[in-house]
Amino acid sequence: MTFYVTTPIYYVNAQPHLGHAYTSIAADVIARHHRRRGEDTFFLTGTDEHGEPVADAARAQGIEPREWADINAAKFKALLPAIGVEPDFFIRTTDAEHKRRVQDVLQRVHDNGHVYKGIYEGWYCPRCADFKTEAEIADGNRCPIHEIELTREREENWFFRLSAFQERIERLFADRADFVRPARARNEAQAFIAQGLQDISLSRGRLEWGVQVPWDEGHVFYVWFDALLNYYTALGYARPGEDLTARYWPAQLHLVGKEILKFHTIYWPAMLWAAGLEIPEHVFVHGFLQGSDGRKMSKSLGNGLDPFEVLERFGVDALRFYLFRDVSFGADGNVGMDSVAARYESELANEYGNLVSRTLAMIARYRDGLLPDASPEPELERWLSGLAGEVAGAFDAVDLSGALELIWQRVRRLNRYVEESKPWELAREPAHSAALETALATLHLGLSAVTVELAPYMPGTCALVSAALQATPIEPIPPLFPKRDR
RNA sequence: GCCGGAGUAGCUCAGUCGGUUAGAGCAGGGGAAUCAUAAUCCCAAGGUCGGGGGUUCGAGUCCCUCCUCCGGCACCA
Repeated sequence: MTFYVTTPIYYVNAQPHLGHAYTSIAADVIARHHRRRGEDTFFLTGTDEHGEPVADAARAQGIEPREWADINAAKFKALLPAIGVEPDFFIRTTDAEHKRRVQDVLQRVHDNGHVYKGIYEGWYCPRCADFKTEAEIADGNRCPIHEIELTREREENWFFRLSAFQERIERLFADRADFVRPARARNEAQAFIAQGLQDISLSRGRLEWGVQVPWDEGHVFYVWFDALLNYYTALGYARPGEDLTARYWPAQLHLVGKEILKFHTIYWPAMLWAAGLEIPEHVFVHGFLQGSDGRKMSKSLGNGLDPFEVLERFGVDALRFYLFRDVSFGADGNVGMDSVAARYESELANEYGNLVSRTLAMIARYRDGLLPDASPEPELERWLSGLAGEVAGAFDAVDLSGALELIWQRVRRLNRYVEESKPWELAREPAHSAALETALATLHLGLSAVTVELAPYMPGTCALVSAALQATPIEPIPPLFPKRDR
């Protein structure tokens, strides 16, 4: 069984920020979970480097676009180890291997008759550097985004016959209810489809920074077509001398933010069909992390959360945990340093960290670090053994927050169990030796079960705990989540 | 402007098909315990479900409307 998961590729003009880290960590958690389930897993991320904004930014710096892309792609790549993200490959759309494969695939789209040359004449917004359809034009012949007056322009373009896929896309959404998740994202896509799909521009005539159109060398492909294809092209050259396409395509899961829903749920399947390729199984649309005031993070509002500050104060595992614990994955949610600190202290230090401490300490103290050969408490054992299956179910629904909640129910239950069984009282009476051993065995089992499921979120911490639980003799370890200044 | 989503306790969130008294966690209040990073556990308290109107025997849930926030509308997660 194979599992192929992707993040969007990040546009190199931006500086890496929390949003990029969020999606990358989510994909990494998912990849680690599936790998642990024994699936043959491939995890792809990378950078999107073509298009006019990159060319413009490079020109402003007085350097070549490629140089500008190199500088910025390196920043995105450098972010990954800092946030514990280990992809199997990092694609750059400026890779020669990618460009060649984009040309191959789109040549097939062309040869299959899904492309035509048209003169595009329409209303053009110089600020968007693009044309507007009739439906998009605001009152007074203005750009709905920039609110400036549009000008009449003509451009010769290659077009993709998206309109021809109207019915097939409608059928896709009807037949596969979970193609796009969560449901509200699917509804949004369907509402867009119902308005009627229009052909879209496939090339740019006046731009050089892109992948050349093989049948018309004066054009480059519109950057989205080049970018989307990364999910497919990467498999062809991620491992030198080996083509992984047959092994991993189609992808099981594309993770995307809600602002690029249309490209992934409508344009992308149509393009793949046009090329005669299979479409991905699922697209999961996550929400946005907002400032602690519930508004979009912005420098001017000063309501942002700096991932590097979280890393510095609380560590990488705390960041990874926090993002899926405090914000329900798939919905928008508010984040802030105060809530990071609160989660860190109450859940990581006090609940999980302390459970580890007290469990290791009691086994060391009452049984000289040797795990008693006793059966765990039966009812609790049954509930604990159900965890793996429940968590797997949540992951199959891409419910990273739900899985974490299932795990946390066990963490809380185990702390409660310590209070109920009172090992320190049992230890005073030799007659209660069997009961003590049952309690210690139950705690060991429970903590092991929880730690295994938690490992995709907090790989470093959980490796330490697993090692401590398997050591002979078992002995206390330093605090995993030491208290910090608030 | 048009399309889509969201608004539930001080905070972060659940809430299935319209059905009994709207549920958790955190913070704040009270108590117990001592294995543990003073970490834990128990109890109580905390609500005009954004505002207004409507449908219904019955609305957090369905409909209308207004307010606020988020995203899209050809390239920032």
